[in-house]
Amino acid sequence: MTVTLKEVAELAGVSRSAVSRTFTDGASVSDKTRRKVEKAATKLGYTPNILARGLTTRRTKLIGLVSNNFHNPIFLEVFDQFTRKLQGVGLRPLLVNLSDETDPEASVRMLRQYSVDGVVVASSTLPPGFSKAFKDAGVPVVNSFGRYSTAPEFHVVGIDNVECGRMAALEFAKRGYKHVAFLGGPDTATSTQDRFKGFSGEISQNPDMEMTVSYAKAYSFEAGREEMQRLLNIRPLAEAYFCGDDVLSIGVLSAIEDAGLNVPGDIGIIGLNDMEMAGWQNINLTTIRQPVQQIINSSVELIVSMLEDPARYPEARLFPCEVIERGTLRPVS
Amino acid sequence: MTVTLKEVAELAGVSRSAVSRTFTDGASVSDKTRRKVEKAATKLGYTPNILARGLTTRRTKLIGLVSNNFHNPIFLEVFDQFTRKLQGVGLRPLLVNLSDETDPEASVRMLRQYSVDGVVVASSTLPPGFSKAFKDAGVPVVNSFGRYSTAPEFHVVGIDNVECGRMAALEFAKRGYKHVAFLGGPDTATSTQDRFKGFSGEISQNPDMEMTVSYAKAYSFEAGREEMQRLLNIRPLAEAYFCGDDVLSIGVLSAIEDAGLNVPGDIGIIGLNDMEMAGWQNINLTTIRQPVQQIINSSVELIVSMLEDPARYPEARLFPCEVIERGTLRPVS
DNA sequence: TTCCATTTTGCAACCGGTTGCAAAATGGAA
DNA sequence: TTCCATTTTGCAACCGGTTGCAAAATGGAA
Repeated sequence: MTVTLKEVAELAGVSRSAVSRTFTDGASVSDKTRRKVEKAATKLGYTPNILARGLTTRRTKLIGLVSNNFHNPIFLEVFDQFTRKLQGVGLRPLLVNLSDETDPEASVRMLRQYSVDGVVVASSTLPPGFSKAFKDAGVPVVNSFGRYSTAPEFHVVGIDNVECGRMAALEFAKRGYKHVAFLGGPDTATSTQDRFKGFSGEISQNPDMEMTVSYAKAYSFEAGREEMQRLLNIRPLAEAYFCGDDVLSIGVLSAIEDAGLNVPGDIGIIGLNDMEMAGWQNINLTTIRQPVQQIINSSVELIVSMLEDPARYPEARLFPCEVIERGTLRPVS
Repeated sequence: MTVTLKEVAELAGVSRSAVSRTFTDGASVSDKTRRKVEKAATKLGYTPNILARGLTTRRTKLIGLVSNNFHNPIFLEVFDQFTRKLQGVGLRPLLVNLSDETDPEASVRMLRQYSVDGVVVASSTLPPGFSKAFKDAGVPVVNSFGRYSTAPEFHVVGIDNVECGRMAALEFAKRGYKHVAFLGGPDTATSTQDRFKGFSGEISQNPDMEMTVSYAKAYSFEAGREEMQRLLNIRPLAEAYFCGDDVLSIGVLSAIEDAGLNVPGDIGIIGLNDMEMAGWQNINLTTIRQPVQQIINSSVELIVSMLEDPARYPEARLFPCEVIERGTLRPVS
C-alpha cells in the first residue's frame, strides 16, 4: 500500500542510505544519485514517513496546541492564526481540548506519548502550574495569553493585564466618569486579578472617583448579561463599566438594552480584546485591543527557537495594548 | 531523558516482549510478570511511545481534522465538539487549516506522512474532489457538513440542504409573505446551490409568491451586510429574506437596522445553523437549526468504524433540521 | 600515469516499539 | 510422581526510517 524507502532504493538501484540522504537537508549525495532517487521516488509516489524518521531524529514537527477556551469567539481567531503560523514553519498542531479533563498530568503524559516537539498553552484562564508541568517534563513550552512574571519559569507571551486595567481607568477619567465599575471575568483567572489590580490602583489615585466591583462567572455572553441584570437592580448605577472581555461586554450591552437604557448616553462600556465582532456595526464596542497576531507570531517564533535550544532561558514577552474607540463610551469632553 | 521499554524490562527483570505485552490489550502475560512490569513502569514513569508502536501496528490514533472555515463562529462549536468526541474515543486531532493552501494533494501528502488513521473534512464549502483525494489515497475519510449524494463516493454526514431551502420557503408561505428573497452564501458552495434548489422549487409551487435571488461573497457578517446594503437601494424590497447562514444574517440585520427599518415589522429574516449567537437576546434570530452535535457524533462514530473496516461501504447520513422560532419573522397569521 | 585529499557510498547498528514461533513453565488428571 | 494440554515467555525479525564509520570513488596536481 504505502511505499517505503526500500522500494525506492531498489528501483533506483542505490542503497537505502542514499534514498534517506536525498530526503534530508544537507546530507551528502552526488547529483547523479540524487537524480536517480528523485526519479524513482516520484514514479512510486514516495514520501518519507515523518513519524518513523522522528524515531531517530527526535523531531516529529508536532506541536501540542492546548486550550480550554472553546467558547470564546476570540479563540477562533487564535486557532486560525496559530494553525497558519505553525504550518508556515512546517510544524503541525495537535489540538488538545482541555474543557473536559483538568488533570495537567494526563495531558503531559499524552503529549509525550506522541513525542511532540513542543507545546503551546493558549489560555488566559489555566493555572500557571499547567505550563510548568510541561517544563518539568522537559517539553519546550510557551504559554500564550498567560500571566506575565518578572521571573518566569517558562516562556510567556501576552499582554500586561495590570497595565490594561490602568488604561481602562485612565480612559474613564479622561471622559469625566466619576462612579465607575470593574465588571471582571471569573475572579479565579489571573487575567481578571491583574486587570483589577491596575484598574483599582489607578482609580484610587483619583480622589474624586469611586469604584464598585463585581465578577461574572465566565468570559461569556450569558455570564456578562446575567451579572449586569443583577447590577441593574442595585442603585446607584455606575456610569461606566470596564468589562472582562468583549464577549462579556456584549452580554452586558444586551442587558442594558433590555432595561431600556442607552449606551453610551446612560452607561458607558469598555471591553477588552477587540475581537472581530467588536467591530461589527451593530455592536460597535469601544475596547482595549489585545494584539493577538503579534502574540501568536511571537509565540511561534519562540517555540521554533526552543526546538534549536530547548534550554533557552525563559522569557516573558509583553505586547502593548491600545484603546480602540468606537461607540460605547461618551466622548472626551 | 525519556524512558523506554528496555529500561523497564531491565528493572523488572523480564524480556522486552513482556513489557510490551503488559501494555497491549489482550496480550498474553501472567499476573505475576504484569505486576512486576507495572511496578517498574510506574517507578520509572514509563509510558509507551505511540508513534513507535504505530510503526508496526499501523495505528497512530491520529485523525486529520481538515477545515477551511476559520472565520465562522459556528466552527468554534464544531472544533470544540470534534476535539472532545475524538478525545473521548482515544483519538487525537491533527488540525489542518486550509485557508492558505488550496491544493488538496499537498494536504493528502502531508497527512499520509503522519500516517493518520483517518481524516475528517469539516466544511460545507470545499469541493467534493477534496475528500475524494483522501479516499483515492486509501485514507479513511468522512466529510462532515458536506453535500449529500445518493451515490456517495465517501462517507458524508450532514443535512439535506435542499430540504432546508424548502423549509424556509414553507415558513415564509405559512406567514403570508408574498415577495420573498433568497440571499445565499457564495454561489460556488454546494450548500448554497442546494438550498437555492429547494427554496426556489417550493416557491414556484406557489403561484401568488414571487422571489428574487442574490448571493453574498462569503458566509460572513461583512458579506451579508454589504449585500443587504446593495439590496436596500433597489425597489421594491422583498418582504422576507432567507439568508445563507446565521452570521450572514447578522450582517443583514445590521444593514437593515442602519437603514432605519424594523425587523420583523418591515422585513423578515430567517437564517441557518442556529449557532450560539443566534440565541443571544440582542440578536434573537429565527433560524433553521443544523444539528451540529448529532452530525459530529455520527462523523466520529463513522470514522471509528472505518478504522476497523477501512473498506466500509460509503454512506450518506442526513439529519433533519428544524425551524427555531425567535424574533425575526412575523407571527403566523 | 601516480598520488593523495576530498567526496560519495553502503553496511550495519540503531530509534522504540510489536509479534510469530518455538521452547519453557505451569497445573491438573491419572 | 508422570504425563500432557495449556499458558507464558523470550528470541529474533520486523515496522520505516537515520547515521557513524570505513571503504570506494572521484578529481586535480604533479
